[in-house]
Amino acid sequence: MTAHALSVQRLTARLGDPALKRARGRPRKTEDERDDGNRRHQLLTAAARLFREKGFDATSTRDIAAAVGMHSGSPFYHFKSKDAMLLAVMEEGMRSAISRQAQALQDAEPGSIAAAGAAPAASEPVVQLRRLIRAHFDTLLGPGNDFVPVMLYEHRSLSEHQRLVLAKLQGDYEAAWTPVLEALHASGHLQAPVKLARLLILGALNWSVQWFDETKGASLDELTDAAMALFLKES
Amino acid sequence: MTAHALSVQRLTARLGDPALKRARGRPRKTEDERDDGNRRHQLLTAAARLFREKGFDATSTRDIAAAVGMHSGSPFYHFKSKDAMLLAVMEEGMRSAISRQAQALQDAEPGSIAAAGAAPAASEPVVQLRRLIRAHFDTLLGPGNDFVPVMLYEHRSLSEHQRLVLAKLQGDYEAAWTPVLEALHASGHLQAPVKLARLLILGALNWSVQWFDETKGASLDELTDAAMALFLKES
DNA sequence: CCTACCGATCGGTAGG
DNA sequence: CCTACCGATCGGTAGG
Repeated sequence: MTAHALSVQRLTARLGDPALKRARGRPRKTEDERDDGNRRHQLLTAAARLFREKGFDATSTRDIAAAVGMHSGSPFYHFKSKDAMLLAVMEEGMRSAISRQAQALQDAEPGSIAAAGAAPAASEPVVQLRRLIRAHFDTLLGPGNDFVPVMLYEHRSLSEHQRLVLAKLQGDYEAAWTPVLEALHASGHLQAPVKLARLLILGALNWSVQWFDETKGASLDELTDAAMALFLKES
Repeated sequence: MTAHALSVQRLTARLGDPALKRARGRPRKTEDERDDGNRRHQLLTAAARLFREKGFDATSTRDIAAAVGMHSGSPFYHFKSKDAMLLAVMEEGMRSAISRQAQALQDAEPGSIAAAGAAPAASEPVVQLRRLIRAHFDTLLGPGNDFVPVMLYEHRSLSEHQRLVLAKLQGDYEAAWTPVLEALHASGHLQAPVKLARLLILGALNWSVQWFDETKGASLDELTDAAMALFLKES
């Protein structure tokens, strides 16, 4: 079953389905199938999914190659080593996480609600925390978002040097939480020491990767509500 | 360096240090070195440490054998397979976690503090939660407690059948939290829905395995205080 | 619990 | 990006 599916997939990827080709009459190289950067990115996407599902060590480079219709040696045309693929997956994950986070905080900035006079000024950090949490859940649990979970759970497989590369990105990501948590601590919404609170909160969110099932149970909005209710005091 | 250290260790484990033997005049087989159950348990302890440090897939059965001074095939005299070792590590971890948890809750039960009239009756679940959290940190972060962290982070390497075996133990462990959280929810100390609160709280604690460093930073008591302050409302 | 060994798999490479 | 291949390592076993 697997062997047959793979060979069909491989042939399709290499030659294209002849019937479809003739029907559409498209030349072989104009589609993004043959685009170099695109093939590389297909490898990364497949690697992220497999690393997440089976773990880095349990995933062979042959698995990854087969998932995109390549032969066993071909991934090494795009990546120097298996380690380099892992690092690339994690870097892409962190870049998208940071981007999503910045977008979420930017949307929260305009003080239109406060200007309407409905809520106290101190509530703005509350809104910001909600956006941070919601964006984090999106990054971890959103459809096809395998990159950051790989980073969280395959950290051990990195070399010392690779860890340093990622440390800066992780530092940037976590730095965004600190001023929000400090404001909430000052206003009494948050009681625990800010540094430990950040570690515990991120842990609570990160662990959701282990138990969240999109098909049943809570939505990401419900998760966000629960986290806010759990972490924040009322005044 | 490793090769030399290993060969010395192996010889010592197999024959005993001759000088020491003569000095103490003890016969070779009376010490627990030759006890069958003890050798098995030494393997388990070494496996737990290595699985935690390097991961299950990255640890070879040869690594484990060498760590206790055995040769490559010998672990299979004690365990049917590498998988069986992993399951045994996890089962031992869960048994000790459940035992420590029960002890902690038992110590909290006598109502002597409430009987002294100093605190409201509703505070007893607060004490129980503190004991649950503190016991959990002990289980995860206490010296030599590698068994449960392995369970948390190598769950993926288990077969379906092995997961079922562990599911009962995990269920027992988590069940102890529910009545405590329900009482806290009823008294207003906990705002989030109990089921999600339990998942988020356990996640926050479990994640500490990733960042806690016993040599620097907070103590387990400080961690417990921070968690209590983070999760609980004041009334 | 050791000795000696096997089949399978893996990351990676040369050469095209 | 494929073909053909290599050295290394691994889990596990037979036979003592």
